[in-house]
Amino acid sequence: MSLLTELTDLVSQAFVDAGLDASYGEVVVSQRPELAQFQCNGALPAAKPAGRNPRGIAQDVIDRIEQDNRIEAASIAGPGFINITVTDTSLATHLQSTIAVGRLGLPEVEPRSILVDYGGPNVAKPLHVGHLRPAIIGESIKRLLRFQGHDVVGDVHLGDWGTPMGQLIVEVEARMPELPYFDEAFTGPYPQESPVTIDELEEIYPAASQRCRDNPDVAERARKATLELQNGRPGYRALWQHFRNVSIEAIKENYDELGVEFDLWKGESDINDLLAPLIERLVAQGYAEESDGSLIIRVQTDDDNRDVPPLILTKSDGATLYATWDLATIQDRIESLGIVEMIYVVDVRQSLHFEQVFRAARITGIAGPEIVLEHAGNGTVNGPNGKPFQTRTGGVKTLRSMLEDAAALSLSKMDARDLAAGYPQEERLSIAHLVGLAAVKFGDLSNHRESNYIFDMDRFTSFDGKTGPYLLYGTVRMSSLLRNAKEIGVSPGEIVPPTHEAERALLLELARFPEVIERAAELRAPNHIAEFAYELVAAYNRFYEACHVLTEEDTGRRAGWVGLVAHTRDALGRLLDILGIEAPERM
RNA sequence: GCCCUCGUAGCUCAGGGGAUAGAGCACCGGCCUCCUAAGCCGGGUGUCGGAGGUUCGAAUCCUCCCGAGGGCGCCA
Repeated sequence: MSLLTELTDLVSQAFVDAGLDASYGEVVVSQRPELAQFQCNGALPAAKPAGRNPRGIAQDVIDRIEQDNRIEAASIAGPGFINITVTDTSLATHLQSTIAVGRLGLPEVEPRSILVDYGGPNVAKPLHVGHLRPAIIGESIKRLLRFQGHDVVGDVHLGDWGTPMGQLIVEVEARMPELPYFDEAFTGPYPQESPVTIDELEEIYPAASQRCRDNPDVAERARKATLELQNGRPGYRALWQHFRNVSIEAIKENYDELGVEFDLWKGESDINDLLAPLIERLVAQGYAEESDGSLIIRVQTDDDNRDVPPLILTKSDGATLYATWDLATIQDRIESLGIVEMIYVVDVRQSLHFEQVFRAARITGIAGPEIVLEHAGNGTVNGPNGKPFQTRTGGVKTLRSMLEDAAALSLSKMDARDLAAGYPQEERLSIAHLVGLAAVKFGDLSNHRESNYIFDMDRFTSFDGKTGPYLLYGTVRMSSLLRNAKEIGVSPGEIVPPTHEAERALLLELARFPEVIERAAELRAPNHIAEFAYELVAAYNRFYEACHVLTEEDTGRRAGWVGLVAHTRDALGRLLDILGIEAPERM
C-alpha cells in the first residue's frame, strides 16, 4: 500500500470518528515542504455542510491522528490546513515493506485487455520526424499500462489500403508496363521477387503523388486502381503485397532503431473481408444511408448543440475509406482479440475523425457501452522557428537521420568535454548512441502529450539540466556505486530511518511512486513519468552529495544506504523503461 | 462561420480547486586529498493573455473577448 493511501486511511478514519465524511480525509504531498511532508485540506470543505469552524475540525482530526505512532507531527495552518509529518522510523519501515512486497508499491489491478494503436506508418514511406511522437508516446503508454498489470498489445496499424496504394500502382505501371501485374489476362503465378526495392519505392511514392496532383487523368486512374485493389484484382494485389512486404521490413528496422516494438503488425487492409458484410448490415438496419452517391452514417445526436458531420462509409464509386476501415477494425479487435479498451495515439488533428468513428461504433452496436474507445492525441514536433520540423533544404527529415544527428552531436559533446575519455572507442560510440536516444525521447516525452513543442537537439543533448543525459548519468552513478559496494563486500541491507535531510527527501520521493504511476496511466501522460524520473534523480544526486555511502562507518547504516540506492535504481530503472529509455552500464 | 487545442519568468516548458505559482536554460558566485563534477550549493525574476462569474479558496471550473495553431463529406 502506498504511503499516501496509508495516511489517507488514517485521516479519513479520524474524519469519520469526528462525525464527518471519510472523503474529506485525502492526504496529498505537501505544497510547502518546509512546513510539513504531507497535508490534508479536508477540513475546509467539510466546515460549511457541517456548520462548523474549519480550524475546529482540523484540531479535532489532529487530536485523533496524533495518537498514531507513525505520525511525528500534525498541526493546523492558516484557515484549516492539516500539516502532517511522519516519523523517520515509519518512513523506513514503509519503504522496507514496499521492497519486500515488490511492484514498487503499486496496487494490484483488475487486468483489462487493452490495445494501443500507435505508429501508423505508411507503406512506401520512410519514417520521418512526424512519426516520432506517436511512436514513443504510444510505446510509453503501452509499457505503463502493462506495468500496472493490464494485458496490453501494441498495434502498428500500417497505412496500406488507401489512395496512395493506387497511386503507386499506376506509377509503377507507367515505369514498368511490361510487368505481369497489369495484364488482366495473366493467370499467374506472379514473381516471388519484388519488382522494386524499398529505396526505389520511397522515391516512387512522392513522384506518384506529385503526378496525381499535376494530372487529373492520372489521379483518376489511381482512384480506379485503388478501388480495383480493394475489390481484389489479382495482379494489383500481388504487386501491392510486394510493396507491403518491402515496406514492413524497412519500417521494422526504423522502429527497432528507436526501441519501439509492436506486438501486432496489422494494417488497414487486414479487415478488408469484414467490410462488405458490415456495410450490408449497416444499410439493412438503417444506420447507413445514401447521400450524393456515397453511403454515410449520421452521428449527430439531439443533444449536440453543434454540427457533427456524418461519417462517410463509402465513396460514390463504392470504395471504402479510412473511417470504414477503422470501424471494421474496432469490430475485429473486439471479436477476434477480445479487446475491451482501445487507445489511439494518433495526431490530435484527427480528433474529429475519431469522434465520428467512435460515435458510429456506438450507434451501430459495433462497440457496446462496456468498450472504451479513446483518442489519446499527440501534438506535433516543430523546428526552432516554431514551424513543422524540416531539413535544411526544406524537405521532411527522416527519423533515421534525426537519430543519427542525435548520436553524432552527443559524441561531439563528449569529445569536447573529454568525457568517457579512457573508454574504448566502440563503447564511446555506443554510449553516444544511447545518450542521443535518451535525449530525443526525454526531450519529447517531458512535454505534455497534446502540445506541440519545439525540437531543439542542442538543448535536448545538453549535459546540463533537465535532459535525457542527466537521467542516464544518475542511473550510471547508482550502478557504479552498487558495483563498488559489491566489490568491497557490502550487500544491500534493511532501510534505516533517515538522519540527513537529503536522505529523508529521497525516501519521500520514492514513496510517491505509486501515485505518479496511477496518475500518468489515468491521463495517458508519460510527461508525468518523465518529470518524476527527473525529480527522483535530482533527489538521489542530493543524497549522493550529502551522504557518502561507502565510507560510512556505521556498518548498519552503510548497508541500509546501499539498500536505498539499490531500491532507487530499481525505481528509476522502471521509470526509464516506461519511457523507453535505455541506460549504459557506465558513461 | 462552427468546433478543438493552446496563451504561465528573457528562452523552452511543467503544474491534480488549496497556503508564498515551479523546473531547466541563460547570467553571477561557490564546491573535487572522498562512491563518475554529464554532479551539488547559493543568488531574481511573473498583470499565470484580458474581463466577468462559481467557490471559504481559481493558473486550474464556467461565460465572453483578444491572440496563435489546428480541424470541418467522399485524402489519411
